[in-house]
Amino acid sequence: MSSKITAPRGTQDLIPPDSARWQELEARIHALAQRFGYGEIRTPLFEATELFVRGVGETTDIVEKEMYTFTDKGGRSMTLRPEWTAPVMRAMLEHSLLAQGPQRLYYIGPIFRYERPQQGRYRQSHQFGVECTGYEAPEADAEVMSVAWELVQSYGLRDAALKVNSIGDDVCRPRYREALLAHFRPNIALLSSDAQRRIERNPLRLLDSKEERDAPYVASAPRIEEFLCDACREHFAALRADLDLLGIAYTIDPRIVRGLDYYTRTVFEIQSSALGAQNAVCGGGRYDGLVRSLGGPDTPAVGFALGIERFLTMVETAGATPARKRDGVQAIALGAQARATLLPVAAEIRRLGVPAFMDYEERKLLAHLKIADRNGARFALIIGSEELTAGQAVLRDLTSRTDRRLALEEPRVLAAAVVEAQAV
RNA sequence: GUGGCUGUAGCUCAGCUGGUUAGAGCGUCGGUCUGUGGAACCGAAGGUCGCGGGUUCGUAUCCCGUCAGCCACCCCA
Repeated sequence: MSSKITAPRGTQDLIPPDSARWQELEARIHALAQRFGYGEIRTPLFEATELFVRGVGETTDIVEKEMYTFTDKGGRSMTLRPEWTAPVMRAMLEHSLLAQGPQRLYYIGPIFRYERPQQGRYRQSHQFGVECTGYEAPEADAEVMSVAWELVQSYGLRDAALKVNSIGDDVCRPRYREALLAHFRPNIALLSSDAQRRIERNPLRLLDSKEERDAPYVASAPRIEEFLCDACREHFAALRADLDLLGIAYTIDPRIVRGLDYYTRTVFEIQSSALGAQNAVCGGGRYDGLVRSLGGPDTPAVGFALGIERFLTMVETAGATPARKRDGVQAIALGAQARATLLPVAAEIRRLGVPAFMDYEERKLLAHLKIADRNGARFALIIGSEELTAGQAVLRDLTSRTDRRLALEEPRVLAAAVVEAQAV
């Protein structure tokens, strides 16, 4: 056992039937994003480390201790992508997309963070996300939330809740920050050790504290809406109006602050109680300053990232997985001659776009039928010695248990007859 | 990085305070069964009891370490 090589910690293999659930979700995501006019972007799995240091923020946990960083043979520091937004913005700059007006892109793929695994958290996980650039208008914020919300709705996930907040911009956030410091500092000795650490680092995160002893101070803390500048206040009000127009149910939650440095104004999460402590399945917001910090032009942008693993956990908890329906034809040959007859027929059936399965062992009919069940086949095409002498094949509907006979003809003709019969 | 719980067959688990050849269900394979199946019955295969060390006459069982899984903190999707 000790010599057996296993998947690295915090990673997992995806095998049937789970892989089918992923494919189904991915198909929905592609269709959904494209319905909103988003085009897919794929970027390298690794990037220059500097991109994340500048894009995500030097003092974030992601950059400080969670990145898979290595030196390549050319002596360059490279990092496995820990999030998608910075690479997407880098690519947009590199291909001058931002100079061509507003852009809508979506992505789906793995990210890597060196963390201790637990419920809903892995070292390799997968995210679907969108980035909408070039619009300062709050309609863009609402649109992005709408994409995520539509996905949740399409699975009928009643447990999901959309929480939104505004954390201000360069003008008003520093003022709020000062107010928070003034509020917490006098009581610093009474706060939890975590809270004491956060005060200097990111006072906004204090609002998110789960510690019992911090609760009274959090409750009495000044609220961000009293500090928003006029522009931010108007933006937030307009966003709320837009969400109402779109019929999207949301709640305002002042504790949504988000951990990445680049967020401005709008932040939001979609939460679910099905997820344990990691209750956010989707997180996003506006990041008007990011492109500039990467050396690009001032560009407003808004987007989100949604965790595929967490989303699928929600789907599973809600029991929203539709039952697999029977499809395809099990080609059952009894004997070598029958097998030679059926092999090209199965091939032709597949060419006509219908799944065809075949088992190559010498088995009894009943054993073959069991295999057909396991494969989820809807029909069995049976040829044994009787059929060979009679010049017929039996096509059995596995659901209704009825037989019909088809003339044994050229593979192409027989396959066409099978496909026609099963199409009904 | 910190803390708690758990590692026995492909899966889910039993195995009480250490005592002869480690069990069950499901699954797999075969048989009853050359012909309307998903079942039933019978049988078989499948285990260095995560790994390493220690204690002991003797350890799946006790102790230490290590790795992994789960959960929580931190943080985030």
